Amino acid sequence: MARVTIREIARRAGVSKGAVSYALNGQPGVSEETRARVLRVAEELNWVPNPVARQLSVARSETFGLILARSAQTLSEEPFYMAFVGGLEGVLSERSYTLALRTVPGTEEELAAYRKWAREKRVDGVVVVDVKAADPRIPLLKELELPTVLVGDPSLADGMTCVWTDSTTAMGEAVDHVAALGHKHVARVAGPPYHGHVWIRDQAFAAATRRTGLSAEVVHTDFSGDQGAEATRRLMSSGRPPTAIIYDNDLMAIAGLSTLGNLGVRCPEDVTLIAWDDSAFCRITHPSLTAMSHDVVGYGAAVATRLFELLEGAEPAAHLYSTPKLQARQSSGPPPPPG
Amino acid sequence: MARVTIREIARRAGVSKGAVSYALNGQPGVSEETRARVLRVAEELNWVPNPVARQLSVARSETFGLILARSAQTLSEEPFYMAFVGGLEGVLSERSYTLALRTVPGTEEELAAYRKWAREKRVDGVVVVDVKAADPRIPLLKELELPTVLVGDPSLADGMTCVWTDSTTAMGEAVDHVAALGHKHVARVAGPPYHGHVWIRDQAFAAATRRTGLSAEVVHTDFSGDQGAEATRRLMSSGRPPTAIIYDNDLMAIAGLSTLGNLGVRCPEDVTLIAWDDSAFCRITHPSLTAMSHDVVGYGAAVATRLFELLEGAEPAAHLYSTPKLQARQSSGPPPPPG
DNA sequence: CACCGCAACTGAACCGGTCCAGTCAAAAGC
DNA sequence: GCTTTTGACTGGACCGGTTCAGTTGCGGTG
Repeated sequence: MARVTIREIARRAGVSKGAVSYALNGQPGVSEETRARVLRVAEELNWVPNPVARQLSVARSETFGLILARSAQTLSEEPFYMAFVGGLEGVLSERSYTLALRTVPGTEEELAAYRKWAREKRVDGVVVVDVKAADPRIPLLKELELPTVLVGDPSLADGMTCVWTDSTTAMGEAVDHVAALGHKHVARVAGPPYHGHVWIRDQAFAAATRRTGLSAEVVHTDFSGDQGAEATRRLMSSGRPPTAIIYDNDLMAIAGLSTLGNLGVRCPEDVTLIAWDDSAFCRITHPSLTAMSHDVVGYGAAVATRLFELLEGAEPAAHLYSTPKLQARQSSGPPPPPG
Repeated sequence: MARVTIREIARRAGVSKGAVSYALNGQPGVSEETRARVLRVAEELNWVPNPVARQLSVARSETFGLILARSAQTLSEEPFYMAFVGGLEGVLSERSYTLALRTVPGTEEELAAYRKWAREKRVDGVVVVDVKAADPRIPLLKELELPTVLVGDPSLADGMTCVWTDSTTAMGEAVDHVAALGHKHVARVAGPPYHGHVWIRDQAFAAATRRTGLSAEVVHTDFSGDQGAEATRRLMSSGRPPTAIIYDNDLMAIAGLSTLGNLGVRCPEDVTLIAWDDSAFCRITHPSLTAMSHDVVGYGAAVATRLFELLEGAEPAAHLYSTPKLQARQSSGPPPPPG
């Protein structure tokens, strides 16, 4: 594998390095004839561009960064992330971009990593997930002038480009579903309240239950299966257990479903469960889980596309990706008859 | 954020660019006094190295590559991958290396991606997962002279460096477990037979059941939840259903467990289930799943470490990472009384 | 026929580091 | 006291592209 450079191509095609560069990049400044010749020589020599050399002159890294501030263990349990990453990557690879993936233990490390990336010019832009209220990453990324797409609600984005799913409408649909089935008392097992989208769903849940006249309660967790199970146990063991539970992710719903067995509570006869995200796990449990469904892979792809647009000069904007739709399965049904 | 280069440092410290480079890299050729001065100036100016420029001269990319030849959807369902990636990344980031992650639809694309990476010098080394028998990636990577760590059994590695877990011993332990519980007829729901580690477990399963005198059967699937459920259904509906099933991953075990409910089969009273990998899902199902447990995050970290060693000149070698240990939970128990 | 404009192309600077071949003065050796 | 060695440092080539300021040749114009 001898390395072949544009200098060699220039020599063989009998033109200068500059002309070769123009020819290969489809830029004006060379005749069609010369361009064809250069391309032929490049082809013959089996030339491929050296991205590092290009990066040095154009000051671009052709890399997008994504930092996940959760442990590898947690990430592996949340089907959302891998699907999202896969969606991102699909779009990046079409343009020969690379995804730089980092996992960090906490926010401090995440901020430090952005600083480092910006200073070293290692990434052309970043994708930020799990946006919180008054998120410290937002001012930092503005200061660093790092092109950014936030994955979260416009109300949290402080004017930065964001891509979001309409949790409010979706939560309305979920609550309408249980109300239509005849439930009177519904609980929500939520993630941590400082997560922006959790807070938004809290609001939406409150509004929707008020609107439909349901009595409602909310338990906050850390999104883990363990806490999802624990929350379910507490809810179902209380004096007046809910007849329907809406979870903030799939993992907690699955954990909750499993817990019911231990408590002697049946699903859906005694309690209706609704998951959120609708990964494959919702289909394979028994009973299968009703879920608020959206295309996470597509979500990742949409985010990547917006980041490219941003680099190409698009103005910051909020983009609605989709509204999760109710996917009714076996875990939802009418409430048990009173008494 | 004005860009500060070593030229600027050189100017201010009153030395040449070359001296600055020596000073900053801890190389001989400058006095301690000068080195200290240069470091102070660099500190003051808040200098950070430009990795792209360094890469261009040293012809290193400081990036490792990982290609996953499965759909984003599948990856999101397999907790193994995200945990493994997290483990890899932890070690890489300690050394300021980047992980380039690609997902491709099939082997052809994977081979093409390695070719591209090698030609463009985009990665310093690669990690190869899901090694198959007579894997076409092995000769290619040898030809490309791309430092490689295979995640798989030495018998598949053809002399390349590999890191493996001892499935054979683990399978023996799993079979011993069901034998000790008194089972006579055990089934294995396996992945696709062309996967190297599936084939090895097939062999180990055959040997262990022969040794313990159990009657055995094997069903091959594509590792998906759907096929895991389908296989379970077929097994349990047959004339002589097994009283224990050992699955090749967690996903199929969970799917299998869920299917039992539909069939009116109880776990563990009627059938014992054993999963493989032991992600968090095994703990949250009901009943919780007995599983062959190993530390996937640590596995990823070990692989990354070996790849660094390889770059530093280590000879190719096979490294045993660990042997999955049985983690007994509620899903395993004695077989139902005969009749 | 002198002049202009333009397409086609050249040569060199540049991106920000690394690293090699020298230079030079002080220390060591004879 | 004169040569040799050594340590500290300089200058510049180099990595492989991009890009810009010029140069050249040619057809068109008044």
